[in-house]
Amino acid sequence: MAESPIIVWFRLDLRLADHAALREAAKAGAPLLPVYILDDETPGNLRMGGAARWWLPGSLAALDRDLAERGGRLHLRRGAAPEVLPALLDETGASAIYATRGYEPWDSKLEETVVALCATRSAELRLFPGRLLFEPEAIATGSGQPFRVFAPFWKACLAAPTPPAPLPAPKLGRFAAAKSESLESFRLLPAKPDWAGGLRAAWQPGESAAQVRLRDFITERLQRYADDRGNLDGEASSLLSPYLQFGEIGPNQVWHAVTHAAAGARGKLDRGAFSFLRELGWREFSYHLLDRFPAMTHRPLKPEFARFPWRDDPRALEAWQQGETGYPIVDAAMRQLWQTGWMPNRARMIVASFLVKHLLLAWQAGANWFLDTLVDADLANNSANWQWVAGSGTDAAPYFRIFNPVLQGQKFDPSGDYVRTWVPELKLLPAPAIHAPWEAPPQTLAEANVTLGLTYPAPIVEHAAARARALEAFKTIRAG
DNA sequence: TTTTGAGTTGTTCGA
DNA sequence: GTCGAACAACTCAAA
Repeated sequence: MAESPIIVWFRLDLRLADHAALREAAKAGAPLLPVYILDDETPGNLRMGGAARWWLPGSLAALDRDLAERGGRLHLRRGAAPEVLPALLDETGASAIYATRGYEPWDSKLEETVVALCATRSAELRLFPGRLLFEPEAIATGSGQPFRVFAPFWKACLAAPTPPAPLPAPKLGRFAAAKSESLESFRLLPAKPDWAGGLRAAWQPGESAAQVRLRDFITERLQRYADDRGNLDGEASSLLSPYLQFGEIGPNQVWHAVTHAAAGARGKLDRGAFSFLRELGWREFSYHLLDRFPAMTHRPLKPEFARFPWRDDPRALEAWQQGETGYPIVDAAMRQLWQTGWMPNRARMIVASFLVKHLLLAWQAGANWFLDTLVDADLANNSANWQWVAGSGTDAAPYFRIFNPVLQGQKFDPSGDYVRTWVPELKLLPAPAIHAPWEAPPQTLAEANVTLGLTYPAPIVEHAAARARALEAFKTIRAG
């Protein structure tokens, strides 16, 4: 009689190293059955966006290869997890499901359902941490409440027990086998039209690629991170966000690699490492908030924002999405997003501020676009950061902080090369003119083959007027 | 309970 | 050209 296998249910943890569920399953000694379920069907479960659906098959293929090297394979199934998992238990006689805990709003109910379904089959679901440095319930204020302000939250994290040292990939001995669907049958990749060329050129999904990125970042850019991270050329970024989102690298691995590399005298971190870990802290904070306030994905955390007079303007939204606003820095960023599925943090702030404050369009519209177009689309980060920009978060940007897209361009893309890369119709414009072509002398425009309104849009809104309009709008929701 | 200090990332205006 | 103040109070977290 065949021995009961253990199902290792891979979710947003597509790696072998530092994977507590996999390690514990391996330790248990039973044959392992690694499974990934493409779940577009569990009610309330947000469907993965387009760019993430491009990333996913590369990641699954990489995991499958890594398992194959150890004699196993990744089994693929499609459907609602609460239906697929019990079917798998019945099919294979598995005694347990081991998985990494999820933190999206639907996960706790999903996990409870699976626990109950397991119980009726004398099996168990065992959940392990792995996606966060600190479990949401481990960090609380003195009175046991969730933090709503980042600084004290992060202070509490740093005072908490250090995240556990990452575990190497476990030795995997025996595997069980079951039917698997093919990756192609998931139909995740765009076919007609194939818009993913830019993504293919920019990214290589998978655990080993994530490790290469991490090493490269630590040796080349970590030290300068505090000073360079605002630069729009992307040269300062770690580029780890999609790998973190899919769990191809775990935050504990990043934390320990960074602290190890950067520990100076008496273990004090240098500025670069400190400021980078703080960014991981923002990711933690977003999950902390989402765990307590699951409605923040669509509803403002500050209730008065429910009556904010957002405009309804589909054409303006489309201009923003397509990178046709007439503000070069905004358009460059939006086109980079469309082509590569990613943009640097500074660019995200600029375009988000523009959508919310210059166009007065609801942050949810921007958040939805980001979820669909970012390869690193992360529900917690996305919701928290859009609310931060809109001013509807608890610890949000003040309403009068309205980015001037021209000044932001001049400050963070002084050479204009970022704009030239992504808005090629402006590439002949010299640096002083490139962030505000409508102010350039006619001769300069003519020499650069730029005709506003023809080869490149005239600004969709005028900055000073838009700014005044935003301040007025924000006034209406203040104090009653 | 009350008080106190502090809070990611900016811009504009006027001296 | 540079620099400080205004923008607007409010809420959070801890003492």
